[in-house]
Amino acid sequence: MTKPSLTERQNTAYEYIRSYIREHQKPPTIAEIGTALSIRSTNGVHKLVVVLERKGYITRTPRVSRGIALADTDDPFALTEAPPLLPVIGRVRSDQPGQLRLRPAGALLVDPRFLRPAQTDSCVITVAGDDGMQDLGIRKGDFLIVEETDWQQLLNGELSAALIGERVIARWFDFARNRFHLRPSARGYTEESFRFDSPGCHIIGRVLSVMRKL
Amino acid sequence: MTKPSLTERQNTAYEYIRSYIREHQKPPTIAEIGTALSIRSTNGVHKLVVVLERKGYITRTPRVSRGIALADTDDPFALTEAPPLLPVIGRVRSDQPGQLRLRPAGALLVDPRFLRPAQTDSCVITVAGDDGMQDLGIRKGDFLIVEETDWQQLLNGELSAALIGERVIARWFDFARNRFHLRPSARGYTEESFRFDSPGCHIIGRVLSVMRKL
DNA sequence: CTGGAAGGTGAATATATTTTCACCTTGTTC
DNA sequence: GAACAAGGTGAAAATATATTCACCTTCCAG
Repeated sequence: MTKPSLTERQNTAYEYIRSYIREHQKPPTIAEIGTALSIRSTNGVHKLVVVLERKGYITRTPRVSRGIALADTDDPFALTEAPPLLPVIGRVRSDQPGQLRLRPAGALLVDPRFLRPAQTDSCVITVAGDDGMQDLGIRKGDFLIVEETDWQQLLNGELSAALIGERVIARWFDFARNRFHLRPSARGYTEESFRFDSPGCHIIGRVLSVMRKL
Repeated sequence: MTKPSLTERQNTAYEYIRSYIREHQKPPTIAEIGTALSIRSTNGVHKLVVVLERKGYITRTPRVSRGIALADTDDPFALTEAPPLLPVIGRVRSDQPGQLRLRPAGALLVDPRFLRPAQTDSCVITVAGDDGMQDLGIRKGDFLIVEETDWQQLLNGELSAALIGERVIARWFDFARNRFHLRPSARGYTEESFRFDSPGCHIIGRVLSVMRKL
């Protein structure tokens, strides 16, 4: 499964091809690669791409112009689709959950794989409001990628994001006897519970990923 | 702002171009469009695409093969710059730091703000190999966005990513008396130190961000 | 030291691809 | 009916692009 490693030169060519495709929405010609890498003879480039193909980094269609394609099947290379740009939830009160997406504090680009298996449209980003899940590696200020769902669709034991007052917290979710039980993992935090229809608590959804800028 | 409407034939051509790009990751040639629409003369196709360009649905680069691109400016996600796509470092040994970028295990799309203040070109992604920085919220398996730098440019006390053997770890960096001191934050891990030129330890750079798929 | 791999140069050759020219057909408009 | 746009046919011309050949250089392992 692991591909043979590339030489420095081969890697330069490979990265150029990648960036070219991203920028131009189509693969480069042999000559264009040559210009970029200062190779005067198309044959020099030809040899490089032949190796890249043999090593499994690209595929080629014989004799067709711009016949290079990236081999990375699961490359985030969905250039046919716009990359996911998720709204970062701003200040919202738990008794007005409808406001969630209406006043975004911004938006962040996210690799689609951090969303899976959810769909782009159902995801939002929130900011963790406390250290209650510190043991899980989630800290106050972290960005949480959350799949918006009804609380009915959450399974007991899943990691949820909840809006309590004006604060978003990550907690283990448990539902029993008409109440949410939000269980922290860190010492110094205690479990909180709310009636399922309490205006003080709105379950936003399921936490899929965490991102942090240091 | 609204584009002139298309005739039925023009629309067929336009939709074919769109679907071709989606499927092949590159634009079709004139002849390919002709085959798809049962037009025997490339000139017939040529006239269609000229009109599509004049009406603003596509753009073309004269005389270049597959020189058609979709004009889609009304894409709400249109980005002026291609978003950073960073290589994920694969298995590399610390005594061969030159191999770092040569065997990418893949690539991830990252919001440019998670890179700042570094430049895209100087950043790579590594996978944390242990829990030695658990207290900082970094756990084994986390993706670390690392600005590649010489160890000379790291300040004492900065968070660094180091390649020890074949494992990448995050540690507080300290340099004193010709040795790196790599200080963990978690109980159960001990400080390690290496001579600055030890083949057993290569400093990759400065950790800027952390991402985790749960 | 020798042979092979990686990477090149330059030039020739073979296709692929776009562009252009002359002319045709069908429907619409005035 | 004349004038015109949209859409075609076929062939030729002009480029763009990929492939191949002969030969060169550097580096490295046996």
